[in-house]
Amino acid sequence: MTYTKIMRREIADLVREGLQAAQAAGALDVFDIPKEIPVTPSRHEAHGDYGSPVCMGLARVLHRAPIQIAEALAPHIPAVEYISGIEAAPPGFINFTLDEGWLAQQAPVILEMGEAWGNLDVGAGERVQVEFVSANPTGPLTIGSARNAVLGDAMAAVLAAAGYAVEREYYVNDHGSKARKLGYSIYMRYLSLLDAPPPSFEEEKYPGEYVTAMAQELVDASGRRFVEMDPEQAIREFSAWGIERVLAGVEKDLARMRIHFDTWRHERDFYQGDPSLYEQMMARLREDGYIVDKEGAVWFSHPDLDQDAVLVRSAEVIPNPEDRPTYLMSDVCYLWDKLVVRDFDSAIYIWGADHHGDVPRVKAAAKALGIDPARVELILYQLVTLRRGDQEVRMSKSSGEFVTLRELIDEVGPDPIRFMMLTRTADVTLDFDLDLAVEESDRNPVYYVQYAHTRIAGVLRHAAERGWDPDVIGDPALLTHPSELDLIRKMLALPEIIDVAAEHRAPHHLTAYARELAALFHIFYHNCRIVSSDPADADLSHARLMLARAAKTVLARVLHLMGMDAPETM
RNA sequence: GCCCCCGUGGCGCAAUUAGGACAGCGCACCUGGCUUCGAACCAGGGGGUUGCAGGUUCGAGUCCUGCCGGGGGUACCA
Repeated sequence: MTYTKIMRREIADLVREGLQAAQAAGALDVFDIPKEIPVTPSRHEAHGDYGSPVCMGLARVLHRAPIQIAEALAPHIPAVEYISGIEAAPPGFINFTLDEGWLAQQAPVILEMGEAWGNLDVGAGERVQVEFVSANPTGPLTIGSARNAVLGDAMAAVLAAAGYAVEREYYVNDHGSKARKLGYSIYMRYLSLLDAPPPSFEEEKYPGEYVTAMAQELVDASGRRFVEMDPEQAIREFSAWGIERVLAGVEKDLARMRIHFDTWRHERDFYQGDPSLYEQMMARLREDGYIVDKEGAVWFSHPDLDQDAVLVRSAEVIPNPEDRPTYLMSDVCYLWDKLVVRDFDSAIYIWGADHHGDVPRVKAAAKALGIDPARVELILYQLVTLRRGDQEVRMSKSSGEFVTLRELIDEVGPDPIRFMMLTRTADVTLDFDLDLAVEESDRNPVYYVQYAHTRIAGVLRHAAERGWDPDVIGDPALLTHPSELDLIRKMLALPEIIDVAAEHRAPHHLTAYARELAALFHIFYHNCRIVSSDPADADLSHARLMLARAAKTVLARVLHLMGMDAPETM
C-alpha cells in the first residue's frame, strides 16, 4: 500500500536536518533541537508555499536575533528536488517554495493513486471505535441525530483515511424504562384502536403519530389477539417488537444517508448472562471502594467527582428491578465492553453538548475500572436549532412534535444535509434552515462542489465525443500556467487536511477544503482551455485532460469522505 | 450560583498540527464576462480597532483573568 506524504512533515524534517548540519558546521551553537518543528502553509504568495517560524523560538535559547539564526540556518537545509527556494525572511521565518516542475509532475502521480490519494499511515493500524447516533430506539430519528450521524460518520471516514482501523458502532438503549414506555405507548394505542378497555394502571406515554402507526400495524397483523393477553406480557412483547421496528426504520434512514454501522451493541446484553457484565462491574467497583450505599440507592463515588452519582435507583422510587440501573451503570459496563473485552485502543463517543455534564463521570468511571481515561474520547457537538426562514421550529420527542430525518431526506436528499451539518465545527450551535436546505441556489454551497465534479465529467464527455483518448497521460511538464499549478498545490494539500482533521477529530475541515479545491478547478477551467480545437495544442490538451482527471478524482475522494455523492451529471 | 460552548464586515461561517508574517470564504449589494469544453461558473468593487477591559509574549482571533451578551447543562430522566 502506498501512502501519501504530508508536505508539512517532510519540510519539518528538512529543517531538523538543517539545524543539525548547521550545528555540526559551527554556524549555530549546539542546543537541543525541538521535538516539534513548526511548519505552516503560507498565507501569502510572497512567503512561498510553506514557512517555519522555528528561529523565533530559538532566539531566546541562542541569544541571537531570529533573522540572524534564520540566515545562518538556511544554507544548511538540504537541497531536495521538490523545493526550489529556501529563504530567510524577516523577522526570522524560513520560507520554502515548491518547485514548479516537480509540482507539475505530481499530477500524474495523483491520478495514478486515484482515490487512495490522501491515505496516510499516521494511525498505524490502531483500532479505534467510533460510536455515534445511538439515539434511543423509541421513535424516528430527528434532525438533531442527523448532526451526530454526519459528524460520526465523517470522523470515522477521516480516521480510516489516516490509517486507523475504524469500527462504526450504534449503541442501542434497549434496557430499562424507555423500552417499557414505548411498549406501553403502543399497547395503549392498540387498545384504543380496537375500542378495548385500558388496563387499570396509567403510565407515561410517548405521543406521536408513529406510535399510532405501529399500533395500527399490529391491529392489521394480529387483530384482537393481544386484547385478552395479560397486560404486562403484552407490554413486554410490544416493547421488544417496537424497538426492533423502530431500529429497522433507523437503519433504513441512515442507509439513505449512506451511513452503515459495523456493529449494533445492545444495552440489554449487559444485564444478561450469569453473572451478567452488570453484576461483574458492580462487584468490581464495590471491591475497589467506589460504591456507597445510601438512601436506598447505590452510588458511584470517585475522588475526581464533586458529588456521587446514582448507579442503581432505590426500590422505593423505582419498583421494577429492571428499570433501576441508571444509564451511568450501563456506561460503566459499556466502557469495559469496549476497552477491555473488545480491547479497542481508543473509543470515540459522539455526544450532544447537553450531555457534557456526564463527561467527568464517564472519565472517572474509566479510571475506576483501571482504564486509561485518555483512551476514552468524548466529542461533543452543540445542538441544532431548526428554523423555516426566520421562524424557529421547536423539537421534542416527548411532545411528539419534531421534524424527522426521514422527512428531511425526502425533502432535500442526503447530500445537502451532510454538507451543511459538516461545515461548522462541533463547537458551535447549528442553525439549520429548512427553507434554505431545500433551495437549489448558490446560497446552497453543496452544489458548488458537486458542480465542479460534474463539470469535469462534462469536459471529459466532450473530449471523448471529439475522439480524444481519455487514457493518454499527457506530458505534465506542459502544465505551467499559474492556475494549473495552484490546482495541483491544492490537490497536494489533501493529505495535510486529512492529517489535521484526524488528529484534531475535526472533520469539518473537509468542507472548507472541498470548496477551495472546487474553486481552483473552476478558475483553472476558466483560464485554461482544456480541449483545444487547434491541432497544434494537442499535447497541451492531453496534459490538461490528465490534470482534469486528477482533479476529478480528488474531488470525488473528498466528497466520498464527507459521505456525499460525486455526480457525473446534475 | 456552579459547569460547558460560542461572540470575527449587514447575514452565515473559516483561519492548520493548539500563538506566527498583511484575518479568509460564501450570501447579500454594485460592476463586468458565454458565436469553441456545463454561466449551478469566473473577474473586479465597497464593507473589520476579531464583544469589552486588562495580562502573558519578540508576536494574540487563537493562551490567562475579569466583565457583557447568546445557547446548553446542573434529577434516584434518558
